[in-house]
Amino acid sequence: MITDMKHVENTTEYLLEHEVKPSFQRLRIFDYLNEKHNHPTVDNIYKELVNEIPTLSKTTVYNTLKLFTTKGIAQVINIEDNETRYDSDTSTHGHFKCLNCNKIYDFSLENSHFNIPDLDGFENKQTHLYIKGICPSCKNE
Amino acid sequence: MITDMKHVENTTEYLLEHEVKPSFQRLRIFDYLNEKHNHPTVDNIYKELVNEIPTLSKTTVYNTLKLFTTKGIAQVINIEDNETRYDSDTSTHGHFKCLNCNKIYDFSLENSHFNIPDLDGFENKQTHLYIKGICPSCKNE
DNA sequence: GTATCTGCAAAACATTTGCAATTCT
DNA sequence: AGAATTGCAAATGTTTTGCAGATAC
Repeated sequence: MITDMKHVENTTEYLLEHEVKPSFQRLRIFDYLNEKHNHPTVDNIYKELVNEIPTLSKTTVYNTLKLFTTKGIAQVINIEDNETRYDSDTSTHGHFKCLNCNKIYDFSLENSHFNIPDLDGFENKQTHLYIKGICPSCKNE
Repeated sequence: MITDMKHVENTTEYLLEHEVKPSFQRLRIFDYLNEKHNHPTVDNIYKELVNEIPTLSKTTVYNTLKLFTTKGIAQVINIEDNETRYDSDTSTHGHFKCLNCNKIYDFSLENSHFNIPDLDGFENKQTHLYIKGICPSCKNE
């Protein structure tokens, strides 16, 4: 991984702080994002969690992720057009997708000189930087 | 508009140079992208062009855009997760979407200090920068 | 007991696929 | 005629919606 993850320690408190009632399903979905930070799709989350929550429905996963993004504790990643992915790290950071192994890496934007040119009068509320290419592991094969 | 568009003058020649046989439908679809450069969805293109080409099908629009992206004369814009948009300007440039009026603006990345940090060993093949916020027109209302 | 949350089933969209008809040379 | 292109209809996949039952306070 290129950069350190923001990691939430107490999920229940964190949800409450962001006006999200910590139901069992919501806690497990947030924990999944927070612990694996693997940028999963709805289907990834559902398939993994249905093992431990057999009654789970995809509708709940959709509802929960929409709630999380609305409350600002998750962000959408649109690095590929046929799959919506999610990230519980809501800080501004970049995503690198390897075109060979499809793995998604995070990287910090803090140390980069990231100046938006000629944006006078444009108010920047969200920055999404996606880079695609070949990762070091795949390069060395 | 924040930056100047790349504008193709002779569409037929341009398609031939990129190994795309210039059928009537392909010419009209490319011209639409090139003249309006309004980052349309498949549905936008279809609804507009079906007026002048009554037999046009969405399948053809899909086929054509896939061909264009494969041949490198159009690029996909994933600034929003529920809609795939297209741009005939394949140069690396940023996109700004106004959260109020939904208009998408282009901006140049050439004058910015755009240094990807800690990307040693990562080979950058495509850069996509999306910024969302409020545009000047909407701010002044 | 009332609000909220969950999850099923159906609906709504977006995109892809198979194939037959059309067009171009 | 032969090859490529187009377009219809059906299939697939993803996300949303309506509503009824379950859960929480």
